[in-house]
Amino acid sequence: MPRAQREQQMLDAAVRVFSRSGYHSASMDEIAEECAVSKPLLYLYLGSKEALFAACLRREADRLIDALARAVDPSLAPGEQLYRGLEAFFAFVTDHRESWVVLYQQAGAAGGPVAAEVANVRRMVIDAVAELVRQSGEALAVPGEEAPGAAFPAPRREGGGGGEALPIAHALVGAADALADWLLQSGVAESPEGTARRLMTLVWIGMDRRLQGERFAPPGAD
Amino acid sequence: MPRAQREQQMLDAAVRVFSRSGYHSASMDEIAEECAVSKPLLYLYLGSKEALFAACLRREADRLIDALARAVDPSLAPGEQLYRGLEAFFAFVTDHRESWVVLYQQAGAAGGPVAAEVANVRRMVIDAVAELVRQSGEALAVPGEEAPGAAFPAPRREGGGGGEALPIAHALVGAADALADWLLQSGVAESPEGTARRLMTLVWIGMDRRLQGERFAPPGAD
Amino acid sequence: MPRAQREQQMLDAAVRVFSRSGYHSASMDEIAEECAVSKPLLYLYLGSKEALFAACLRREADRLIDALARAVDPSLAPGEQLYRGLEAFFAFVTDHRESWVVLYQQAGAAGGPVAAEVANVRRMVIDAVAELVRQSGEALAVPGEEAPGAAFPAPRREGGGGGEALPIAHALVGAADALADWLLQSGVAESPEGTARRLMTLVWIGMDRRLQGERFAPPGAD
Amino acid sequence: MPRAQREQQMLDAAVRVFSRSGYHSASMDEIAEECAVSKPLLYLYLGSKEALFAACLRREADRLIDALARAVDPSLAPGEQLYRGLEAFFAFVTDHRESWVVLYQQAGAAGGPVAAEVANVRRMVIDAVAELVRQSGEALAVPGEEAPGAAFPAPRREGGGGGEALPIAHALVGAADALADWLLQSGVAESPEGTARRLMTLVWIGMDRRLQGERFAPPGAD
DNA sequence: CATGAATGAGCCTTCATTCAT
DNA sequence: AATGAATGAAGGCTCATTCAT
Repeated sequence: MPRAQREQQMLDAAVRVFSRSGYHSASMDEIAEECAVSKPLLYLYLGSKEALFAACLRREADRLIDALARAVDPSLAPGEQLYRGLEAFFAFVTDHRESWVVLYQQAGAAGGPVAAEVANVRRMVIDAVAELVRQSGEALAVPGEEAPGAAFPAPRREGGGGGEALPIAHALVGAADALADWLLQSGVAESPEGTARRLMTLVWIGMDRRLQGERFAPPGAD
Repeated sequence: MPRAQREQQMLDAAVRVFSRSGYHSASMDEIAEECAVSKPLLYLYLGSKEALFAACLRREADRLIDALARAVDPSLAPGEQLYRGLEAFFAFVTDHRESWVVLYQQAGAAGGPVAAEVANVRRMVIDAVAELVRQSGEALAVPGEEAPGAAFPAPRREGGGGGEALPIAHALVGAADALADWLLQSGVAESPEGTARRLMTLVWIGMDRRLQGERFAPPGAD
Repeated sequence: MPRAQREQQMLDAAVRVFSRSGYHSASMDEIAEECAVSKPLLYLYLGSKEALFAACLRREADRLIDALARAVDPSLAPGEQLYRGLEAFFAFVTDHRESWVVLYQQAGAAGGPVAAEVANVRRMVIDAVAELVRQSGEALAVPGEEAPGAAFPAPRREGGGGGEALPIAHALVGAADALADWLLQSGVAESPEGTARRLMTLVWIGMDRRLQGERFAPPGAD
Repeated sequence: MPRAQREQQMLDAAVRVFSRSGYHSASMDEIAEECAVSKPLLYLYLGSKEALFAACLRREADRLIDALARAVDPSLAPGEQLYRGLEAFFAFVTDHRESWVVLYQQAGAAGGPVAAEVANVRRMVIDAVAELVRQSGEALAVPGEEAPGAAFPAPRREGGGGGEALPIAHALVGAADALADWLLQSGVAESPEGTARRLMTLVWIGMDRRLQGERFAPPGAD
């Protein structure tokens, strides 16, 4: 069997085992047995347990990013891009439960460099979402109420402050993650479109109105 | 030294070590050394590594729940309760980084029963939030537009469906978690009130308008 | 059993096994079994296979150096010091075969730092011998024939050249090593005094005459 | 490429790797890569790691013995034969560092049969030297002082005793080995002739005078 | 002739855990 | 109450070695 194909099988088995047992509890013996291959071959091809895990994460992250990229047409309005992205995300999570478990729950368990790489992927997604949020701000803004450009100013990463789009993106992605968990763990069989629309309804309208100047004011601050 | 006090010291040390090294990488030797106690005593008082970790999680979860309970006055309006709860949550995360890291990032690393317990705590919080969301629905609802009671119907856990309040609660809690991570890891020094207001602005208005019948509609579904 | 005593037992067993099987072929299981102790204790006390081997080498080297130091009275004439040293050396080799095998045959098998340390011990011995050789030169020299001080000039390590005493010391120590091997492997039961006298007869007289100006001249150079 | 040539290339590569990494640390992968050949071919031609090492040792030992044999003219006087042999030896060591390292330093690391073979080669050299020493005894002996034939009686191997020539040969060879190491490791750039003369001066005169009846007598034995 | 693919076996190391005092 | 001493069990990793082509 050619090497490339074997490697894919190994990654398949590893994702399965890692998602089932967790990174630390999974043993290389277990993974080797899962893909019906001897341990030395596993090491020859993938290098080490950490490298194997990293390879899994990279492949699954690429798949997720691919799915998102295929779903999001940059020529669409920002709001629709967000919606399509969420839809693709919930579909991915539903169709690749194991990938998602590995990416989301086990990624933090690995040591330094690997965790950093996963964090990096997440940051890229969040930055992309933040950019959409910023553009949405311009699109939604009603001239005269607030200056469009200043609606959700572009994040200024290094400055520490970072505009309003970035925390919104974090919140949006976090909410999506939580809904994904909810979908998977509560056995609710909701369509990806339904969940995406649900989340968009919650935040999109809020963003819209917020641009009109509405704010939540705690009663005490009245 | 009385046993109760010793146990607290052990838990303190364990939380420190678990949050620093992660559940699996932390060794009982490390923890015993951190609290300047011999390993047999650690085992005598806490039973096992898993039990020790469970005890840590329980104590920190109790602290968090306490903080939330103290902040939320049930006699207030649901919206304000949500706001106060978020404020208390962000304050807790800021003031007890280590507790939060253990509760949020390391909890998933532990095996079965412990993870189940953490999931249970999280579900309790989410249920409470869901109840507030449901009450908010009643409060916000404008008679005549939609039947108040049906706005965010109470979750019917066992039934699998669960109403609309539950996913909203999941999203809200997930968003709060993500913002907490953002606060801690990006070094942004935002006040708990600020972050709480930010999040409330995003979802509260959305909830309000949604009750008026507004929905997000993807352009293609026009 | 107190730790110090156990450690000595472990070193005893390790020296036995290392001398029997060689550094690489010896397994930690074998050593643990030899001293009737579990492997974790071996690691707890000695750290690693390499560290264990290093500890063996250090202890045996110290013993050898002690034996030499006890035998050599610095107030004696250089020639007698050499003789006493050789005598003590051959006695040590005969009485501690295993120590000698580990020090002489296996020391080169270990990796970098350990081998360097052994080489260092050997260099110290050789330097001491070289100093005796140099002093012997002064003692043996007959005034008028050659300038005493120049007989075997002190080694000038850094200079690269290094005088004549240093190579003589190397040759002497190498000859002693080879005779030690001969004693041990050929089963000859010669007394340490006999072997020492044998070697002294060979080189001492040669050194003496050489100081008188005699040289070996290859016939062709006539 | 004909098999014989390939085998030589393999041995070249193996000697290089063995001298660089040591017998145990060297891996067959490393050697296969060094001679740009696949591992199965290595095994097909040389059999096993141990056999490969043995083949290396045999070839390098043959080269050394060849060099010695070419240098030593049996028709010369024994003393000159010794001198020429030493000269050839130091030249060989200087010109074939890797061969020497493998023969001298790594040979002891290999297990049973291989080590025995190396010991055998060494014994042959020592026996030849012993024979020269014995003949030298006859040549040097001054009739009337000691019976020539008894000066350094021929070794009687099986008897265990072995005469006086044998230990002298061991000492001489050991001294030569040590000087070789000294040359290689201290970076002294001495000519092979110089080192050979140095060693001959040390022992030849000693042997001469010893035959006259001189002995080293420890002062205490007076 | 030559090799990519594959493995059985074993070693070093560590960790949670427990006696005996 | 508290601990120094000790271990069973298991995991990551590597190596010499061999088919099937």
